[in-house]
Amino acid sequence: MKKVLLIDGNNLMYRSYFATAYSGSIMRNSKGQATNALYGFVSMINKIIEEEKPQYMVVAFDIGKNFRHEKYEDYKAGRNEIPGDLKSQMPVARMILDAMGIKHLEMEGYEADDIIGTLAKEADQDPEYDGLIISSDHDLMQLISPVVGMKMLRSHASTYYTEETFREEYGFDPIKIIDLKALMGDSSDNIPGVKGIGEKTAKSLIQEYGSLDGVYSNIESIKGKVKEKLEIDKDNAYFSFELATIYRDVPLNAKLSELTYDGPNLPNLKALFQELEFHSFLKSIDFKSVKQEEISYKVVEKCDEIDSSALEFAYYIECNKDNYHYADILGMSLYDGESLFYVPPILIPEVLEKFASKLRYTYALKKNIVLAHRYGINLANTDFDMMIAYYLLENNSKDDLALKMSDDGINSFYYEEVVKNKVNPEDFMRGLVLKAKYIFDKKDELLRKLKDLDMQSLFDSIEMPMVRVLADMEETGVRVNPEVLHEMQGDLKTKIVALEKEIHEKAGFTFNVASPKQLGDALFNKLGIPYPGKKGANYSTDVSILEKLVEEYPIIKPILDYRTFSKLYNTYVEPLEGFIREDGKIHTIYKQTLTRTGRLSSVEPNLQNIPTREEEGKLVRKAFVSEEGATLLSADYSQIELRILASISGDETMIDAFLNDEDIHRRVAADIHGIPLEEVTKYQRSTAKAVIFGIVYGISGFGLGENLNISPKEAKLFIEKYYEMYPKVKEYMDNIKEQAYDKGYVRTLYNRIRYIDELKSPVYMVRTSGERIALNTPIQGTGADIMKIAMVELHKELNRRNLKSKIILQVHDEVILNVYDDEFEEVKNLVQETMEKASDLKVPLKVGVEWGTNWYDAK
DNA sequence: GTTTTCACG
DNA sequence: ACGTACGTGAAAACT
Repeated sequence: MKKVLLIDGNNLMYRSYFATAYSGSIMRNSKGQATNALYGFVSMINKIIEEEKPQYMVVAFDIGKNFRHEKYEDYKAGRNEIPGDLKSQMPVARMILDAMGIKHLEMEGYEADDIIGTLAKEADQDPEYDGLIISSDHDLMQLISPVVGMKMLRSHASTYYTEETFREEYGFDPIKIIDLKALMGDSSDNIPGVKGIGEKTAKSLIQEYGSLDGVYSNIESIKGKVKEKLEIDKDNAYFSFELATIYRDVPLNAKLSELTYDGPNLPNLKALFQELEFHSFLKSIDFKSVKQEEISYKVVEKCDEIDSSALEFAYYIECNKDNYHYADILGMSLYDGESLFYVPPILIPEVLEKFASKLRYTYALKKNIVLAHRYGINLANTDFDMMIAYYLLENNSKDDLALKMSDDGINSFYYEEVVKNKVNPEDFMRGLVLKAKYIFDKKDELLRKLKDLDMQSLFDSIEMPMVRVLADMEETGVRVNPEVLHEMQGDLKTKIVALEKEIHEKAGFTFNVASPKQLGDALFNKLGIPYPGKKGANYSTDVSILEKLVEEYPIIKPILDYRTFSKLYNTYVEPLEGFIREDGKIHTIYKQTLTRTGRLSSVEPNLQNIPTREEEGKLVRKAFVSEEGATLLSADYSQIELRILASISGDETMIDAFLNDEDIHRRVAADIHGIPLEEVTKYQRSTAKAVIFGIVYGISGFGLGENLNISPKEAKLFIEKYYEMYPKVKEYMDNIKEQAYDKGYVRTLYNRIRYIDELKSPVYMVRTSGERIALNTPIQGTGADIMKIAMVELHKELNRRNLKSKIILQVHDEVILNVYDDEFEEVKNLVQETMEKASDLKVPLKVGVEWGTNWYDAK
């Protein structure tokens, strides 16, 4: 088989140009040459080569005008001019192809389609060829034959068509695409077709009558409007047929057999990429030009082939889904510092069992723990998770191991490639053993770095133990009563439908209320409501805008309600049910290496944003229930971030307030207004609360004003007053910013580091954002540290005392446990005590506990 | 794939 | 003169 790729060059360039062009400013190199289309073009070509591994390939381009269509003035007139920024990239595309060793063809007077058609015809005559056309143009499907297939580019995944799969989908032969286009037309190619006949009608006509001629010779048996339309536009149809027909006899000066793909000229390609400033491509060239290291490994067939005298192993386990609770294991690799082993899935349980005590180093331990538990195996001796180590060292990068390896010039495979089936078995095994080897070889360096940066204890005593706590929580899961959700579903649906009707009636016309664009148009154009915000490119329709109108315009209230209810329905009530597994429980995944501050995040589903602020939403929490004979116990830190701020700033006034267990919001209100505590009004207290929030986030007068709906000037006065009353807080703010600029990073109380590159930006806005990050991260991050310390200790103690009760949820400053009745008092006290003792700040930590048989009642 | 909106701490 | 609060995840619309 001789694999031939026939690529529609114009199509690829257009696609990649428009994929990024409407984002405003397009990508350029420092000389101002537009490069956006080229960047996409090169990535697509690279990807195609990697996937298809062709022996022959050619990229066809349009050039000049088209002889065949010249007589039709309309045809030319309707064609849009190529944007200048795209035009300037076309010649460079050809230069890149030359450097990549890829042939390209263009012929004065013919389109790329015609060139591809001519080459496809040549391929058809030799069954040894295996042709593949690559484009997103449906027209080219007419070239599909027993020898030539097509890869139809789509925005997400592309589709492959063979002659057979085409027939299955369309119900006629590929060549009849011409007849189809003759009827339905194609606006992008300026083919008129028959007016009023769309894809559906055209398809069924061709399916029934076989061809355009077939349709017209049976015109009498067609009824009604369709017949009329066909008769009116008969000339247009036959004219369109001609336009849609690809010319397949272009006098090319090259034969298919000459269009071999022999690989790139690296120096030339490098020079081009340097000029274009395609740094990521340059990097991948560098790796390719380094000869791939020969690596030998053993594919294990029997368990005893692995050296049992080895003392310790690095291991890596790959599975086929992000969500390891549902995934299948694809393979495992082992490295003991001497020999590399690939373990196929069938042998994994046995190998895990036999070597569990020696498996010390890995990547993504939590995933591995959950997978190994399927076979009842504990990975109790793994004390190094490279994913965690990297998270602490460079928490500004993604957590794919292959990405880390590529920084060291080692090519493995990306997880995404495995999921999308882009890795062949040999590459998979090779990549997998490389990963185990990398973990083993790199661990000492990472441990040393952690130590040098004073994060050894954070790693060993907080994050690594936390991996096991989280694994246990995820596996335990939360019981959910689907009845509660069902009931809400019916209720909400009725309300939503009624509200939608009401909105349409009040507007006097119908539109999609869920569409911000249509809603903005309806309110501020069609209904003429004056827009209360300052308008940018389009109208915002978020709550803060709508709330400003709700008094004056009766249509607003139902819109706000519609929003609330459909949000509830679409995000919680409906989807949550789908996450309940056979055991009647939901098992989320906590991401431990994602946030920049050290907090966790929760996915599939996110259990950290279940409604609580509004009563309607809070009802969802009734669906989260305790086990039989148990109660849900919720324990949350009271104002932990403020206490941290008081402690690390050392502000005596604030510290005093907490030592006296005062209502801090009331206290701040009294202080900034200079009045006694008893005289603080509700409004003053809530204002103070907003000020405090703002301080923690690094607010501006404007931001606070916006939030409180007061003038920025007034807001600024509040902030100044606050700083006056709490001078050490102000001092802390200034110091931490200075430190951040100086070192390029900030730290939490437990030494977690966050690098803040924003501070190096020349853009004012980015830099000030960096300053706010510098202010907030030590506070938010220390809160996260303390919660982790508490959870690790609590988990340890629950186990030590052989208690059945378990931690099941964490929501940043709150943990929820399922507590069995006979353990209730003990666990309640343990939780509260453990959390309050987790850190020794200059102020006490205060924990509130509440309980009930469901999450709603436990709050 | 990106943007808008909104749920949580 | 600039633009405007920290950290998340998910759904639907838009392009």
